[in-house]
Amino acid sequence: MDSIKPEDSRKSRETFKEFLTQQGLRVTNQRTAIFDAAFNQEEHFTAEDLLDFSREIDRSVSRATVYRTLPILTEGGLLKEIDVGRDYKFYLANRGQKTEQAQVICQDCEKIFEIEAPFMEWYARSVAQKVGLEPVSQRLQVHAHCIRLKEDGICPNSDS
Amino acid sequence: MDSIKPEDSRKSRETFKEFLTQQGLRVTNQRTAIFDAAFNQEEHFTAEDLLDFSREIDRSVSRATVYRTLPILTEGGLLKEIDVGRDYKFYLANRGQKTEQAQVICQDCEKIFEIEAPFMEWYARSVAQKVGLEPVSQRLQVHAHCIRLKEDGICPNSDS
DNA sequence: ACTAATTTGAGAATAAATCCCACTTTTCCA
DNA sequence: TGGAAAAGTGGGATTTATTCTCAAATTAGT
Repeated sequence: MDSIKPEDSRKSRETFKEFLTQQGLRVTNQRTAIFDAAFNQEEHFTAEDLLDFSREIDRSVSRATVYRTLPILTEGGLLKEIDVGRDYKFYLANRGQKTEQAQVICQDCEKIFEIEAPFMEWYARSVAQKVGLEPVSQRLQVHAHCIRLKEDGICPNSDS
Repeated sequence: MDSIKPEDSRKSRETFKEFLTQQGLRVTNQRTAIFDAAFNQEEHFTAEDLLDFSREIDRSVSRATVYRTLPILTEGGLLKEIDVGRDYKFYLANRGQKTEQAQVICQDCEKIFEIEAPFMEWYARSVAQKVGLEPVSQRLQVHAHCIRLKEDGICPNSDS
């Protein structure tokens, strides 16, 4: 439903170009295509997904470049990297949400929800302080079952 | 310092054998060696570590069997599996601690601390309920820096 | 002990991610 | 603007943790 409006995507593409030059990196067609592809997605995606999406924009994008660009984007805070313990990672466009978000993973439909988790930073700090450490980042993952699945035999989150 | 006492290890080995038969699995030398090796460790270890430790007990243990036994142990709740986003997993003998523990990972010395995290289950539930999900398990990871490193240039956790 | 079913070891296979290197593109300043 | 130096790229080989395969060995119940 909430598709990204052209103005928005144009603006964020500018932000990306500024970001690259600021980092002393060059603006290339491939990097722009990868960035655009990533920010076209509303949901989580894998590196392989991103390769496909990027190629729809620029046929020449290679797997190597996707894997080279991903750490640039995640370390720059433009993309969120999510590891739910599978043998590949998920990524999500960071559209400036709060940093205090937890991942709730539905074990019935495999969907990942990004849910606000108030005071998570404060809570993580209180835990880390017990061993004299200063948090840099924290992540809370909740593996869960759908309540309605038990009752109705249907997971309302799964692809209907 | 706190080495495991013979009585303890004997008792837990019995528990393990009961566990296996209860699951309809056979008690083999290899599985026993792997179990003992795991419960000799006070700290986190990798699958490869466990292969080495197991071979010190029973030379014949193979990598395949270690990898086959690990899911039996983790799914049975005897071992805790920890994924801190590297390309291999860590494991830890579950000696019946509280389930409410967070992993605090020191980014200076790479050490992983298992720290009590009160009310984590309650907190995870409150987050999951926002999307109508019922938590099965939750994990909180805090990536952190050592406070004393900044001040003294020394990470007191690192191998001195 | 005997037999059927389970388990094992060794090495091949898998798959995500990384590396290599000749070739292309970008940048920038003369 | 042009042209060289630096940075970036594609494609395929490589790496590495983990999984698979299958013949041989071991276990558990008779």
